Amino acid sequence: MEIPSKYNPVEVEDKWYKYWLEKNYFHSEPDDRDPYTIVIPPPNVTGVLHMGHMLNNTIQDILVRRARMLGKNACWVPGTDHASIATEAKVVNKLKSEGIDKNDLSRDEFLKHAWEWTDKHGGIILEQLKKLGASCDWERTCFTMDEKRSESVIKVFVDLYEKGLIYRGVRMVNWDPQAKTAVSDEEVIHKEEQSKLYYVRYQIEGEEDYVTIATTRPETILGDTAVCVNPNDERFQHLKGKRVLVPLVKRSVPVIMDDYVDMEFGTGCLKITPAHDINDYEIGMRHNLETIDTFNDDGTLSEKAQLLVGVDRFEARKQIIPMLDEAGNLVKVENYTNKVGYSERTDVVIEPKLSAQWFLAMEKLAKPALEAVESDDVEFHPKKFKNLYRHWMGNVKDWCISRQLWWGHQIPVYYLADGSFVVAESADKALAKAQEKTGNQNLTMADLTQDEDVLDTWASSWLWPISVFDGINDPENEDIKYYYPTDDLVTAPEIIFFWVARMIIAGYEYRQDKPFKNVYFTGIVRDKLRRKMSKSLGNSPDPLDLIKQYGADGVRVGMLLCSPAGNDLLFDEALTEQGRNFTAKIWNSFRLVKGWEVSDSIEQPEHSKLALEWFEQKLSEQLTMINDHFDKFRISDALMTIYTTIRDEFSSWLLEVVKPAYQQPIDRTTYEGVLDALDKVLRVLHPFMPFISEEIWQLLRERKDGESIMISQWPEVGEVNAETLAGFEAVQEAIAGIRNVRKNNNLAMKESLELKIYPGDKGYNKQFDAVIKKMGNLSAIELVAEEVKGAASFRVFSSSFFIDLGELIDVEEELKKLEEELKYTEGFLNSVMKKLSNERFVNNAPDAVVAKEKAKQADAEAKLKVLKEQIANLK
RNA sequence: GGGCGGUUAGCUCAGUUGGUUCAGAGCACUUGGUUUACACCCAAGGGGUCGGGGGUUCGACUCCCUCACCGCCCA
Repeated sequence: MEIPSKYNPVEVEDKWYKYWLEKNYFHSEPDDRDPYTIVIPPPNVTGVLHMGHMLNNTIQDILVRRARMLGKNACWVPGTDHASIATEAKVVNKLKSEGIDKNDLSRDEFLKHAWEWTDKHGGIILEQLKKLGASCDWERTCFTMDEKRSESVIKVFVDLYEKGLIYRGVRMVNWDPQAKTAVSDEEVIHKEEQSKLYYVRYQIEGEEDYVTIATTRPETILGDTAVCVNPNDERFQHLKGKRVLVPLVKRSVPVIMDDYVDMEFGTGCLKITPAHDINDYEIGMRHNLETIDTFNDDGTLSEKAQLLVGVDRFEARKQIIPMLDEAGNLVKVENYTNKVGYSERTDVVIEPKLSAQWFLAMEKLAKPALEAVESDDVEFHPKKFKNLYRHWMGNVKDWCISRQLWWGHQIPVYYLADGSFVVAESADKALAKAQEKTGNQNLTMADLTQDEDVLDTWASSWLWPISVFDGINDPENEDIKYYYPTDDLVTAPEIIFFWVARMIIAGYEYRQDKPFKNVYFTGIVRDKLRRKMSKSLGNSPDPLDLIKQYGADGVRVGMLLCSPAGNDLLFDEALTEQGRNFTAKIWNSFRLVKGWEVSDSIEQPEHSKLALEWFEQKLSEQLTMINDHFDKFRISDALMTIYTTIRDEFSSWLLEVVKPAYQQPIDRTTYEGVLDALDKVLRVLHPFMPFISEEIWQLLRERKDGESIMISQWPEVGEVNAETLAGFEAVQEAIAGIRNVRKNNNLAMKESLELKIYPGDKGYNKQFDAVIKKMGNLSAIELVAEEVKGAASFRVFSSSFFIDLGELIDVEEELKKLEEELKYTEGFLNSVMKKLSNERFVNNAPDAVVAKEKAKQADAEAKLKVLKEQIANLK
């Protein structure tokens, strides 16, 4: 069999992904094994694969692949979400570029375009995930607007309405004047900005006197319906019961008193615009103020403003200043830093606006969801996110679920001519309800008008863990009963409220159970300079290019190497390079093994037998650590452990020990032993690097059609003998010692040496002598009864090792080395003795700790003795 | 303004219930190396008063207080 000297990831990865698909290994059906389920955080249909997806899906794939190898029935459900605002914006823009105005289209016509767009672009990201190696059950792919998911959303709306949890209300909402829709609090991003604070004076009605207010938004003056001061403010007592005139429009409004006003801020006097500021709105409610909505939906000034009608709000701000100045109302302008809310989707400034919207009452629903996380029934990794969650859930506000858009699930509310309405899952049912409600059997569909608005996208994705198994429509079906609750959710902390919290809420409301057992929060992918990766900055590499360049395995490793759990990760292409280098390392180890000629006629050398025995235990020890890392969701630590195991323990130690001499064959027993070891190592590696592990595993031994490492078993932890491991560590130190002696004396590896060992007080274990002999290229190992004079030396524990070099040894140099060791050991012993002579330590510390200190004392004393003898010998 | 998290080697981070001279890993760096798998490599090595101060303790990177700085969330 020809094994290429260079590993070619592109070819190999395509080949095996195709093979896995052909064999249908990703697909899951309920059976009598334990399920292991992950639902993908659905990427939205406007998206293309970015580094965040790479990280997120790499982690999911690792978890799923390992679970599969642990014998679980693993099911990873993929899908996408429809992203109401983002998609609608894209479609509107696309139409615009074709000269079509959305306003000229009917709802149905627009939706046709939107579906076309979705069909064309919606699946791109899932196709890209395949390049990464994602082992999703593609047969189960879902979309938040496909038939079953849509039905679920509508059904839930009706149900929540009937439970009295959904209500319609006129509230202050976050209005996006570009998308012309309300958005939720979570979709508003506050940015600090340099702006101006304008001081404007209002004339007191019937007097020549003025009162001065400060505002950052002078254009809203036109909607003012009061001026407010703090009732405790001495300065303004004379204003009580008076009225002032709003500048320019000369409207007479009352002066009111409210504790809300901060006496220290500005002039201590506040203008009140209930229609355009959330706080003003609340004050307005308390004082029964009139509300004057001076803005149109697109952010221009409305007729009600009287002035500047049709002018955009920012332009209006510019224009109103000279107007105020001219009218003698402008007092001064100061620079001011404040926070301004921007729409997450369109990046325009959010306008607080009164509007009629649908809300979901959250308080009652949130309770079980909060408790679930408090009690770790749903466990967050890392734990610190519990605090954040508690804080949000404890102060949860009602959720504005309506959006003034077309793309999405149209709200199943049907209005009658008199403004009353019915809520039903379909138009037919609505009609029946309406007939019943009105007692008028002659009502027809034409008498009903469905609400124009759609539901917030999160109102469909919060059902995701249930709806992908159709558990809303058909709560007793086999899939939902088998796969729910799912096991792990992997997502970004930025959507902890948008999505995670709401899924937990929906889980308890509709399944009386959590949606998942663990939530693993990944970091945010940033560049080396800690900037968030974004298209506009152009600082994000194209993941598919990276895969082409370094291989999917290399990229997966690169992602993980920089992703400590829960911290942001600073992505650097150099890490991907490290990942690729690692694939080369593994490939070369494999080539070495496969390149050996195997002989049945030679005996297994002692050193090979010992090394294989040691490695088996070493691997078990490492595997225990890896399993533990997995249990704690320390995925990058798990990777680092297998990384060093392969590079150091397997390649640098095991292979170097068993490696036959040049052009010599290897004995059959050792060869098979090495293949077994590599087989195990590959299986542990597989979740991290699925492709190269499969390629090598397939070449390692003859495999039948239908065999694959991805459906093989995760290795069992075998017995570990601490003495063997400690013994081998001593061997490694001894070999390092020999290498040092060679290096310091310019002795080539080819020259074989004689090693003499003086066991010292604690004795010497010769179990691994054969290994030392091979690795050190020694002609003999001899135990001696006393120190060897004039030889190069080093110590491992309390034994001394000597290599006689004739006259070559530099006594001064050797003495210096020994003195240093002596000094260190004395210092060490000192610190131990200090503790042991402290009565309070001996009395208070646990016995085990004291015993340990005593053992340290004995070891140090033995070593000191050896060192002193040796120094005496040299002198 | 309120809350949360962080500060450990040049960089990114571990450090599990206080207990080995315990200060660690990876990368980067330095030195040496054409040993017949691999320079996408091997071997060896340097580097940190664990943010400052105080306290508890026989013993503190670890617990408490305080200050400084950074980040995030909410208002």
